[in-house]
Order: sequence, then C-alpha cells, then structure tokens
Amino acid sequence: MIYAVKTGFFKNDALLEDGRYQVTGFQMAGELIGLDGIGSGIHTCNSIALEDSEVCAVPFTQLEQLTSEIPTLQRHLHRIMSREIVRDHGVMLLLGTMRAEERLAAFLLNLSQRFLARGYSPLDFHLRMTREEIGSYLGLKLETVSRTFSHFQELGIISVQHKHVTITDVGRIRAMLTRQAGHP
Amino acid sequence: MIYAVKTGFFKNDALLEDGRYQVTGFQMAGELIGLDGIGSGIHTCNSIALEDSEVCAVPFTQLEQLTSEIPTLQRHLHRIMSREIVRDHGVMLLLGTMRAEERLAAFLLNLSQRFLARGYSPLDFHLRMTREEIGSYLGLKLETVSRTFSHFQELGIISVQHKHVTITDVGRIRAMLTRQAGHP
DNA sequence: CGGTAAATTGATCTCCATCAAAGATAGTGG
DNA sequence: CCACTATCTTTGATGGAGATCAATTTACCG
Repeated sequence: MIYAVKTGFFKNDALLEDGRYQVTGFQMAGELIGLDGIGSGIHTCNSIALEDSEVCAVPFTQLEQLTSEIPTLQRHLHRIMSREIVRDHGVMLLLGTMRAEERLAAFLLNLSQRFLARGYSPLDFHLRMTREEIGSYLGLKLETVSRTFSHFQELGIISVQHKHVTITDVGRIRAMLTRQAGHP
Repeated sequence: MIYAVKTGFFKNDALLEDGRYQVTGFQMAGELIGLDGIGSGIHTCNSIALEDSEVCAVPFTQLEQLTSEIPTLQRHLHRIMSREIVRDHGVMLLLGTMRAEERLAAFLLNLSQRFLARGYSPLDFHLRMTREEIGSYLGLKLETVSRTFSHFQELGIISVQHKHVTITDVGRIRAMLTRQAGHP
C-alpha cells in the first residue's frame, strides 16, 4: 500500500533490529507515505499520525497497473520517487555537516515553505511533533533542541511558546544556512 | 541519463550552493548511478570514478518507454528506486545515531557484504577511496577515520595497511553494531 | 484537580573537531 | 634508478559542541 495524505500530519520512523530508532521524516497534505515499499511490497518504516488525519490508500499492484497504462502517471511517480531520494540526500547533508543551530534553522525553513505552499502562514505555525521527535529527525537530543529554540528566541529570530512558533526574522534564519567561507 | 556500472568503482557526491559538500554513496559493479534524475531529468549530484571503470548509459526517455512496455522491468526499476530510499534511510540512521566506531564498523561490514556478493573476498579488500572521502560519507573528519582504523587494528579486529584492509574478526565488527540496552 | 508527559534550564563530561607536524606512498621527470 | 613533489596518512595535543545527568516548571487530559 501507498498512502497519500489528504489532511493531517504524520511522522515516519525507522526501527532497527538492535533497537536503534530514528524519525526519518514528517508528511503533510499532498505528500506520499510508503514509497520505500514500492517494488518489494514490504515497508521498512512506520508512519504515525500526529493529529487527526485522512489518507487515501492505494495498493501497489493497482498503482503499477495504472502507471503502465498512463505514461503521464508513470513519469509522475518516478519524479516523486526521485524527489524523495534527493530529499534524503539533503537530510544526509544536514546530519553529516551541520551544527545544531543550522539543523534547526533548516528544519524551520523547510516547514515554513511547506506551510506556505499549502496556503497556511509561513511565519506563524503550530508544531505537531515533540522536541524529542524533532531531535531524533535532526540527530540531536531533545535538550539541545529546546536550548536552540531558546537561543533563537534570545536572538530575536523567532518567538516560541511550547509548540507555537512565530518567525520574526526569516532573513537571519536563511543566513544561518549560508555557511561563510572558512567556517568550521 | 542513468548509468549502470559494469566494472569499476564510483563515488557520488552532493554539492550545495553554499559550498557544503558530502559524499552520498559509493557504487560498484551492478549498481545504478543517477536515480535522483529520473522523472525530472535533472541530476542533483556528481559521480566520479575512483578507478578505471565501464558504465552502460541509458537515456531516461528510453527507460520509461521500455518500462511501460515490459511490466517486469517496471517493477524491477521501482524495486531498485525504493531500495535506494531504504539505503538512504540507513545512512540517515548511521549519521543521526551512531558514534565514530559504529559508523566505521557499519561501513566496513557493508563493503564486505558487497564484495562477497560479487565473488570477491569479503575479508580482504582494497579501499578505492581516501580517508577524507570515507569521512565525508560517514560524517567524520579524516583524522577520526584514521584514528578509528588504528584503534580497530590495536583491538585485533582488522589489519590495515593504507588502503588494504583485512578483517580478522567479523564477529567483533558485527557486535559493534548491536547496541547494548542503555548504551548512550 | 491530581497525575502524567513535555519542556526548560543548569552543571558536568565526553567524543570528536581542530590545529599542528611528521611519515609514507605514488607518480614524475631527470 | 633515484631524487622530488604532491597527496595521503598517521599521530599528538588541545578545545568546544553537544550529550548526559539532574531538577524544576509547565502544559495537557481524564
């Protein structure tokens, strides 16, 4: 099965045999869940709704039949899958090269853009996930996430009240992601 | 274009506008390069041969035509793409949750398995990439990679001479990846 | 209202990055 | 064949970002 999110908010996570666990992504309206199972039919990760949500479930077999009949759909599916691969590479870069503040800035900017694309305010939104889930996704501990939020607030870049975030200086957030030459 | 590696060894890397750089993977015989460009036709990363190599280039359009005609091929392509997504999630887990020794152990084990699958010795092989490239892939600095190699050697787990690695205790390497309960 | 989960904040420690220098290797040309 | 150079690797010393441990505080919900 593949699931298209109609409304709501999901988290995706991977669990290894040895107990290692990590949030691998968050999905909102219009995004697909379960691409990892195409072809093999076996999913390697779980998805959990973080609020009341609606999805549209599509069986793999049906999807593959449709795509062979409709070339446009096939191309569309390929585009979505390759976009997922590119997105994962972006997360790998984040996890491999960024420091805590850069990671959180990238995270907030990404959420902001996705809310904007859906007609919600890009500067004022409600986080559906906990600090721990954010930390897991960003490769940080929940305490570090909390501290970094506080620090951003001290700097006057954002205003946080628990799960409600208001971005007051998008420029500064963007600037955090533009690494200066010679920076560690 | 998609490239199927016939012989040789490649590294793949992503370069961001701000100069951030990371090796996103290594490919050997039988593996595909360029899956990120399917659908959009635009590649977001580079591939560099680390030794004399041969590839088979397949244009996207031709590939998509063939897959709509041959259902088995379509399913095969989907399987390969989703496997790439799953692989990326594995790297995300590595980058997000593992310490240096675990990362290098996972890296060596992965190489070992891939050499075995191709009929080469899984316990005795030649690294084609530099310490810096390994470090970039694993989210570590080259010095840390070198030190960790040395440490593994002191422990009697492997024997390293520059780019030649001999695994003398696979069990211990596997054990490093089986995180004990309560471990940091 | 209690009771539980989530978040904040502080103090300390650890792993890895950074800085620095020497040693090994392969490739080049005399 | 051997010096010569550029690149890669190893190893040591030091420092810093974030993890860990610990204690409140705040929100959430039956």
